[in-house]
Amino acid sequence: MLTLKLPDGSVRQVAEGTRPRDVAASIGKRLAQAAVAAKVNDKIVDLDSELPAGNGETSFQILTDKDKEALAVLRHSCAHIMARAVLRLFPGAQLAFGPALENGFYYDIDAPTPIREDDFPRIEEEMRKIVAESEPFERFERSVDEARELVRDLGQGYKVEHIDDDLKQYPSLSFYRQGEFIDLCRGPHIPHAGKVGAIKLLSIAGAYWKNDSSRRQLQRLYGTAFFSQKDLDAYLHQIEEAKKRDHRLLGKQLKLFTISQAVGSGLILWMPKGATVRGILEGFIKDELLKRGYQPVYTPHIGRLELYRTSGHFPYYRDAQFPPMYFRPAAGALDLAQWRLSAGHLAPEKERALKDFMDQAHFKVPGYEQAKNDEDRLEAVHRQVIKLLATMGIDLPDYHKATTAAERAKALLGWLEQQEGFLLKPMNCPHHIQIYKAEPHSYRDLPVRLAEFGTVYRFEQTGELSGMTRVRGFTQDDAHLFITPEQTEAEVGANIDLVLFVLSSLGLNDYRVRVGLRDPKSDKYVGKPENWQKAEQTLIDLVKSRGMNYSAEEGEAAFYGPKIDFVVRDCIGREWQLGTVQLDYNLPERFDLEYIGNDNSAHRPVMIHRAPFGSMERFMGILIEHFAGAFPLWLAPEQARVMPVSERFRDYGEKVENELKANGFRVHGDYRPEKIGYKIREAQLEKIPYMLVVGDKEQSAGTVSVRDRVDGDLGAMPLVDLIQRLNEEVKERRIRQVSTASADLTDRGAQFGD
RNA sequence: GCUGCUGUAGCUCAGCUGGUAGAGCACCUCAUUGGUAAUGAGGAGGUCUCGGGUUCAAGUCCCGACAGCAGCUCCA
Repeated sequence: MLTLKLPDGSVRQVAEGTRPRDVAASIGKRLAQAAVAAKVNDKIVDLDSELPAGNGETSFQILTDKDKEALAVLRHSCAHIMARAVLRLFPGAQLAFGPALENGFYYDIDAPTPIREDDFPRIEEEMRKIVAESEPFERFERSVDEARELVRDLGQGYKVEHIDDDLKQYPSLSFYRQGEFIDLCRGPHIPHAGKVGAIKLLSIAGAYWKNDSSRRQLQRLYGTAFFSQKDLDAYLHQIEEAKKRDHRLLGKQLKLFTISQAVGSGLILWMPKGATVRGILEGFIKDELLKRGYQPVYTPHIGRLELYRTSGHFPYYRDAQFPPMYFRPAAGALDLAQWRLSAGHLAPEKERALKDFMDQAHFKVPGYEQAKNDEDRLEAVHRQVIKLLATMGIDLPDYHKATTAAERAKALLGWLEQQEGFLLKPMNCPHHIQIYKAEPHSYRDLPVRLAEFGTVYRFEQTGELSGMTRVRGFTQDDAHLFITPEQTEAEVGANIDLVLFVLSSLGLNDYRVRVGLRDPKSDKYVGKPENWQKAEQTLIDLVKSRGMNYSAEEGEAAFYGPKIDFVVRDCIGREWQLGTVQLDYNLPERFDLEYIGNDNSAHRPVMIHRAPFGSMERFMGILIEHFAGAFPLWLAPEQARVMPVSERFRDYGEKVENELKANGFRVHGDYRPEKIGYKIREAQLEKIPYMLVVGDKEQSAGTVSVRDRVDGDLGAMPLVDLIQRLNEEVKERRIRQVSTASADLTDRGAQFGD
């Protein structure tokens, strides 16, 4: 016998091997009808699965359409239904993975003729037919060999590959059959297709097989499903509402920022209103930093290449940077050729691009076309560079003395490395490090905390650019801390607290904390494993000791050290890293940083990189969506607008305006010959916190009629009262309105995978 | 970078199966001097993203570039 503990606390005895379906039936007919799946010891299972033998109590719950977990099961089943429909309409389509998402599902499909959005209506129609037939989902199991044979017979090559790659070690694999459709799948599933109330295909996009960009790209069909049409409609409505908060839309409407193609993609132009908000945010954090022992610094936007070779950024992130600036054209050409060709895997189109470039630069390379491989091509380039240098009166004796291709390359690259060249800075740290190095340090000086709003440039891939959240030029509220190893815990802790303070000051409470750890299987990380071990443990201990919810994620560390990231979602559910605190044992090593300890000998400091906002651009983008453009009073670019009911009261209006300005508020007057309703409508749409209506009554009483953006007409009050009210609201940085709903189409938190 | 979709006035969009462009809002002018989300009338504004091609004729069809959007990959 098995003892089941039900959600209401009651206990029930059933025989081993009983199915949840039977338990539901024994509880009540309506429950049995409503049942979608069951949760047994916190594991979600099919209604038809046999309850496991167990000692002690087994927690047991029937899931119905009221439960969120049941919706995930439904959506996973819908992924199957969609695949089945696609197979009917696109015979020969190959299936990859089809999980449920937080708000829907997808299936990765490789169809012989590509699926287009125009096909959605007939796919949906086919899905509705399948739903109407209400066929059951039936589970069965096979050994690995039988399973491989089965998926091969089904013509599903990706599934064969998946079994061979990842599933071989399991004793048996499960399948689900629904009518003619059979799919390798872990489950669980809804009992039959009739449970589906509403489905909708949403979009189609490319996705790589096993998330590997070197592998085949498949088509990912996104959809969503609900138990009822009403829920689907509500969800679609919510998406529409969320999209109205998009910072790209509001940024344009409220004249906060713009992007001009004349300047370039991914380069933000802050318009006066956006710049005002940014300036206030910068002032806010500057004050906070001074309180916390930071020292301001300023550093240039470019630095010598050598600096970034030393830091490792130039070689490591080569293809994500704006091209280096060399004084000698030959150096630029050699550099480009070297980089492209020595990467070793030059795709034909990239090689063509390289050739085009050299052609445009009138950089003809004899022998290049005839060369058989990259080494020969590189050598041909080197020969040409030597000739070019000779014409400029530059001679490289080492090159001519060299007897092998490798020696010649070395001589030339040696020359290249000596060439004066500059890089738009992709990071502020090397500059701050030079400030640290400008004077000797005693352990008594540490921590040294150098802060700068440092603008950096990174050449992000075109497909990544997005409004203010992913850009090619951005300003970090950056600082670098140089500390003794013993200070690590205290300083990282203080920075976590600073980030938390900043986020809470803005009412940004909907974030998650990610502790980025190295991926032990990867070789991209530098530094000693024992340093990593220690650093990772320190970070985890710190977030734990603060009782923060966090997820430790392997492979999310920076190449030089582990980090803590604060991640928020935008209005369509995409995640963005804002604040970050990163530990670094690498750069102090590379730049040979020192401090003198109390033993009078030199020691290596540890560095902390941190940016509570992340970047001003991304933070602003997220903030626009967070407030739906309605900034709280302390941040609002225009805090109040004076509007006389007619031109006759312009003088009094100006008096009010000037009085408020004298008290430090950002105020404008709307003295156009428009009706008051029109002025209010406009100010309301511009999300101005306070509208100050003045007319005859106000003028004679020395008051203003206050209309609040949130609460509407507050009636008349003396000007001094208004000033006091505004002062308080600003001083407390009061937040009265935020928007949190996000329409999430993209969550990666798959709960069930095939 | 990859896959797909999109690109018409400052903004939001219309423009049927090819026959040299249209609306609303915004803007400008004039009248109106008003009481809490749109006063009325008039006017100006476009190399239909750019470059090729097909055609007697291209905003419309084809090819390419660029840019934007969604997703994937990347993200110091």
